Amino acid sequence: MNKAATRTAIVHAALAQLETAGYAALTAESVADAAGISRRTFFNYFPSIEAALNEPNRLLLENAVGVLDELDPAIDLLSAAVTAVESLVDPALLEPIANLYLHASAHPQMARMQLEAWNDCAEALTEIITARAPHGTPLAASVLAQSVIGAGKAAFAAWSRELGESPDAADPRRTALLRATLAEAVAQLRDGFPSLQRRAPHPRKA
Amino acid sequence: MNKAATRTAIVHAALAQLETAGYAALTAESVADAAGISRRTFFNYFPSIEAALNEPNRLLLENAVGVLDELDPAIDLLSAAVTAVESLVDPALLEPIANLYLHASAHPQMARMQLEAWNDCAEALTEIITARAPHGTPLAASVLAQSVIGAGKAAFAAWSRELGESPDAADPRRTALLRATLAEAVAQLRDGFPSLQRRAPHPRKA
DNA sequence: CAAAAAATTGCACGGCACGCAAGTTTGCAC
DNA sequence: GTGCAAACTTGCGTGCCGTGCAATTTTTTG
Repeated sequence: MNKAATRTAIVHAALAQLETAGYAALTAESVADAAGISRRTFFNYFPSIEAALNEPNRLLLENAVGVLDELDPAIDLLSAAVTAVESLVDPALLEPIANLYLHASAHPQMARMQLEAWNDCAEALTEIITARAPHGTPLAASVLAQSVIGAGKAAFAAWSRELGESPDAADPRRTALLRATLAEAVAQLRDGFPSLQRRAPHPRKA
Repeated sequence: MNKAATRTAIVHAALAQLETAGYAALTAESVADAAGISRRTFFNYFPSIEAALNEPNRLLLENAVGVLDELDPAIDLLSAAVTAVESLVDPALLEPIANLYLHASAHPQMARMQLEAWNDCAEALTEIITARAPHGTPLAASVLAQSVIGAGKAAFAAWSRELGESPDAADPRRTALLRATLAEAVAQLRDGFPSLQRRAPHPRKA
């Protein structure tokens, strides 16, 4: 009911304040004020500022896993993962996440929250894989899940590396590039590492 | 000089207190007292209790990456990774880490610190891979690094799942099993996922 | 409308993390 | 040894965190 609205109000207030006042200015009290609730109530919704900021991240990953879970179990998992990533079409969703990722490098607490989100996602993925392939060992399922999630993380890292010189936050191509990099990373995993150490059955044609 | 000794004294004090008094009893003051320093000095060495507890973890991962970096660049990376994992021979090093991992599930802060350690390790590994294969893209190097690290994480997860019913902390086979699982996970990655979704050379009929 | 259930709020408390400035130790040259 | 500088430690103060608790307000329901 109204709780969802309050929750998003908190998140928006936090993100807005991050843009205007910077990370250092974020306190539970100021965010709560901006969201129109008391400090104490803030802590009823989130255990920390970082958790509130991380909410978009959490939701997107949850959503991606959900999409993947719905796909036909017959297609192989890595192809399904590519599809799931490509379903993240809405730049409006990806944009705050991209932004936050760039902030995180300077703020360990934030970075750790994001790692936790990825990890939760990996656990969910492990369950899905286990359900799809009851013949495999739990270890194998977990390794595969971690690899897929790892590809996602690698994409963020490569993307922010590539951004480097152009910190133009307003450029809409920025999030487009991120989405492309994500898809490329998972595809890379699916196709092996021809340019690196892995033996590839067929080098893919550019 | 003496700083290293103080540092390890803090870590040992923290680990000891965790065993005797439990996680909830850990405060910066009590740990500092046990280590024979002031509370303020504790924070000169570590930014938090969790960081102190995580130190063995951090060191082992750092060490593993170092070992891998020393190996002959000619052998493929995943085989080298197996070797690096197998070099973690000393149960005395692995034991506190195993212990800590089991504690972490109940303590998000601790779990996040461990994730951060894995992540730092992945970044170091990315650099190594990039140095070894200058032909590959940075993205491919990062994906591969994350996969290797992911295998490590998967091993811990599978190990703790398998442990489940036998929480006998005194059993020395516990850490032996962990080491075996780690090696198995990386080997799994090296050899592909025949039992799961990955295409094998001879595809079985669906 | 009244009772019950759920949500919000203020208060208080112990602890965290760190800046700062005053001690204390250590190393080194003479 | 003496003196001195650099490095390390310590106490103090401060603002904020995260949560238990009980009181209050809001919402739901019969």
